[in-house]
Amino acid sequence: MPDDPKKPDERPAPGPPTIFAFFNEIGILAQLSRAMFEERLPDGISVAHFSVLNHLIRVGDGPTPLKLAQAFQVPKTSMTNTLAGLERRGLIEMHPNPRDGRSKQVWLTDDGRTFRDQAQLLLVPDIQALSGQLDIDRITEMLPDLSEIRKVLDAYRDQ
Amino acid sequence: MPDDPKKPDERPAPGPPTIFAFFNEIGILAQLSRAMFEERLPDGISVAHFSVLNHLIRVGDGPTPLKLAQAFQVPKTSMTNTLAGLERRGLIEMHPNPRDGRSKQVWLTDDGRTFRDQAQLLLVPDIQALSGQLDIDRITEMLPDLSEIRKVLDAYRDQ
DNA sequence: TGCATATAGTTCGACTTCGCACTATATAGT
DNA sequence: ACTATATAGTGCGAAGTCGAACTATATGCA
Repeated sequence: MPDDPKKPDERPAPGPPTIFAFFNEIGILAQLSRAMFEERLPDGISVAHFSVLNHLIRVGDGPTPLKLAQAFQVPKTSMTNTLAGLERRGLIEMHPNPRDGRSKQVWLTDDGRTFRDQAQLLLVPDIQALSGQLDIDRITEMLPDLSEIRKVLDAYRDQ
Repeated sequence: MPDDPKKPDERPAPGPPTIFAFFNEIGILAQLSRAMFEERLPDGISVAHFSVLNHLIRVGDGPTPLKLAQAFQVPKTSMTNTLAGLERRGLIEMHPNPRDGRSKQVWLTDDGRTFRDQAQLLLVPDIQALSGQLDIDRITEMLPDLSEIRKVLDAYRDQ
């Protein structure tokens, strides 16, 4: 608890209010970015859907639903719902896991691959427009800090 | 919606991917912090509810629902719903705006004030635990940048 | 082996979010 | 004043979120 060597004029209780303010800002940013992306994505495709498709391409096919839930830090029931939507649209397939009768494995379909590629194109204009207005260097700097905070929060919760 | 950002340095990939990664991290953080807070808040009180109570105390009573919706960057129908919940619990009151027959004004009740104070106490242990693990200085540094990004996003959308 | 316990996934239900369409009121242009 | 348009708020409905309880399978331990 080091004293702030700055202006002694006001004592805004450095810690807690800052943390509140921080998470408040985070919440609003998540809100705005989600709305922006979903406005561009095809009807009925949420950021959750799109993110899972991306993850499957980046990280590779075949994870279990639980693995996905952990990767995205959402409850497994939420992931069940997201995957059901993707499967209903034929963008993924789920097969029983040959190594564990309790679990399944998630695979992209060919439709899923092409769908994801096309969806990503729809986001390019927004991303480019934003690139011009945002300080990319600053964002690059913040990224490790943010993921550090994420890890702290993740470790902090019980389940 | 993130992938593990892995090791510190690994071909940072310039503009767009950074922006994607940034919003991914933001999304997860919002997710985790919301879950953490709502676990502690009294039953049936969401972060949205709590935030509105806080806002009314910080900024002062009497804003219109639309002002609140803009302050939190949510659609006005969402704010209608949040306010309805608070009013149902007797934590706020809504009166017609004498200056504009179309709108209303939102006021905290005494119950709302004491409720908010007590709810805040429930969060103190979490906040304190986090204070010990987070780099408050870093967070303080990031805050202005985050709100800058928020403004860019806000200006970017049409409506 | 047999049984207690843990784990993967789903179903169900309560709740939230938010776009669309609607009503009521205000304001601007003529 | 009159009409067109803009604005504040709400009702409704589709979709998403997620905790609790459930089923099916796996694993640890005696």
